[in-house]
Amino acid sequence: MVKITLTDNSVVEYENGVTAAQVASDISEGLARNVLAAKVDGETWDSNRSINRDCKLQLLTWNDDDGKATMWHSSAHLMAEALEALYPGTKFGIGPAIENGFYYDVDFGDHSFSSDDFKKIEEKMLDLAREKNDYQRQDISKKDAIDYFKKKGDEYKLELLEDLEDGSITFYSQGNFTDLCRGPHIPTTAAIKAIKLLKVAGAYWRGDEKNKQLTRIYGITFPKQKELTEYLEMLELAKERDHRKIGKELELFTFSEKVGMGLPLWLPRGTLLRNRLENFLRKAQREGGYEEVITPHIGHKDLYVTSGHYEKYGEDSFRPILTPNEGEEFMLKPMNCPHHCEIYKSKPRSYKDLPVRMAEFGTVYRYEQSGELHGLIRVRSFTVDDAHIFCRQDQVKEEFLKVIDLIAYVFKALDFKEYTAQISLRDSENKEKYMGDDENWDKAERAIIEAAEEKGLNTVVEIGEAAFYGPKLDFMVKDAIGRKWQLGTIQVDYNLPERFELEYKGSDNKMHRPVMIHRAPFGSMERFIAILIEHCGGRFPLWLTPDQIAILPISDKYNDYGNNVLKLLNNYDICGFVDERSEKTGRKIRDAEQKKIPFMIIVGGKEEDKNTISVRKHGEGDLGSFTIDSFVELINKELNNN
RNA sequence: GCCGAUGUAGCUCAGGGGUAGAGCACUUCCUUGGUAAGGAAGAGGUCAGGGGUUCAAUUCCCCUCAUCGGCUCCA
Repeated sequence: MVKITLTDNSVVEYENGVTAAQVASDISEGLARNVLAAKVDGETWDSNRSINRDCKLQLLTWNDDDGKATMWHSSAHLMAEALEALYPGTKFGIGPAIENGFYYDVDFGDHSFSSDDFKKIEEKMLDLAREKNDYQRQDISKKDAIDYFKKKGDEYKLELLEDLEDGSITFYSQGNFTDLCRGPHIPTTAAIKAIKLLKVAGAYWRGDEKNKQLTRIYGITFPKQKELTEYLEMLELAKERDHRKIGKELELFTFSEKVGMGLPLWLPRGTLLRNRLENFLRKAQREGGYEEVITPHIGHKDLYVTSGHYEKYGEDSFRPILTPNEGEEFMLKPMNCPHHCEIYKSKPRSYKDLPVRMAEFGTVYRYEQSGELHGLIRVRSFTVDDAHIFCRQDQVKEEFLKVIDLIAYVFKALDFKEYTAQISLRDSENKEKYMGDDENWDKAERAIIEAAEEKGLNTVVEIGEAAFYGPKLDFMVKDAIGRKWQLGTIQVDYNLPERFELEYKGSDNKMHRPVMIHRAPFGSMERFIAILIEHCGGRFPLWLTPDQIAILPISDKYNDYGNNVLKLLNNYDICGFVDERSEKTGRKIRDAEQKKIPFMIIVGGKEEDKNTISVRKHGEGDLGSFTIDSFVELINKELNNN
């Protein structure tokens, strides 16, 4: 007999060899139908695998992330079966489940594959799914496994087998397809009811550029057609929010082939938005004791040799610029920190001066390969809301607390409600990989963990994810449609102070090395604004919107009055424009609505006579008549809601 | 950089071996209006660039460039 503890902590007894499926059918028929897999003591299992020990059992359905992952993994196998049927001789790499669906890396040999082939494969997959074939697990010896794939001529699977231990190798089969696979899988292909292949891409075997490039086919499946339709609608929604589309529509930024790819040109409205964001942070930083500095866009190559960036990231920087006469080499700056280190060194520092918090909206240039550029998210020139805090080791925690506060403040102001903090520590097994002495690392890591705890952050700790120069804390935000983005970052650095020989005089009258903390709440202005655009779908918070109001005179006769109103509102820092076109009011309203302008102010004879304005709110409609003062009050109320 | 797709008017897109089309935007004129498109006329293109096949290429082929989706990388 085995004792099985269910998720509600009830314990049920079964014969040895019972399966999760049987347990489910004893609970309810409906549950039994929906079980895709099970978790046995935290490990995902096939629902039809025999249980021979006391354990905790969790039944997984489509409502569980692990249930979805299991189905998608099984879907990858189903796709492989379809591919093998349609393109005999296809060789298979790996085919895992991913966050939204699955992919399979395959080698079609000479066949060149494109998305035109999707339909055929989807249909084949549906046919195969309707066969209701079971996924069957089979233990196999390493030798037999090797023989199988030798016979099949699949060198990728053979390579994977090399790393596996005899005795722990399993095959999974469904229909006519057998694959090397750890599992688990859903019980039968019948659960897969809706199938969509999404994209095709090249992917290097084992992610290594030196290896052969395989064809990666992405897809997603659902137990109901309706869910697929909803998913596709969600993708459309995301497309509507694409910052490149909205950036064009709202005239925020543009790119020009002539200027160069990946080099954004900020249009007046985008510049307004960006300046508002920068000024918002400037103000918060001033209050937080930061001092702003400005450094040049190029720096001597030796600066980056000293910092180590040249050696480590030289390939990812633009080539040095030579001066014609002196033959000096300058680099477009890929980082602000070396410049800031030199500012630190510009005068002797005492322990009483620390921390020194040096901020700069510093534009940097990095050589990103052409294929990686993406709107404002991946560019070759971008501005970091950079700051470097030079402090004593005993101040690290305090500074972390302050930076966490600053970042939380920024996120709140921009309506990013959900975020988590990832703490990246070093791998204590491989200490030689890291710069800085043991004691300081321990202190810094403890300081970060404690700071995050004290601030009640929702944290994940990642061992071995620290940079070689220090531990870090990264903030991941969730946007309005559930996508996750890495934004702010705080990083401790023991490397640069050493390389630049930064010092301060301690209370003991001896020289000491400061600790450096890099931090950027936004990361880069470009990337952040892109994410912000997608987060709010172009409907920015009122305080950020380039045009907060559009003044719409009923006819040309009232343009003057409209302009007077604009001037009055400008006095209250309310910005916008007068739509002086000879268009009807309906038209002007429509255009202003489409530009997502928060408030429309309609002025005509009635308003001019009574010295009032008519206000219409974006997305809501007519708010009625206001005096300038009462409208300013309304705006202020809106602003304070944040 | 690599794999795949795409490139036609300022924008969104249709078309197709016989030198190009729509809607919106733009210009001019008419209209002077009250809460999501007033009307008319006009102007706009070396069909991304270069080469090839052809009597003829924007259309077919090759190369280059850019864009999009991925891979890889991310101080």
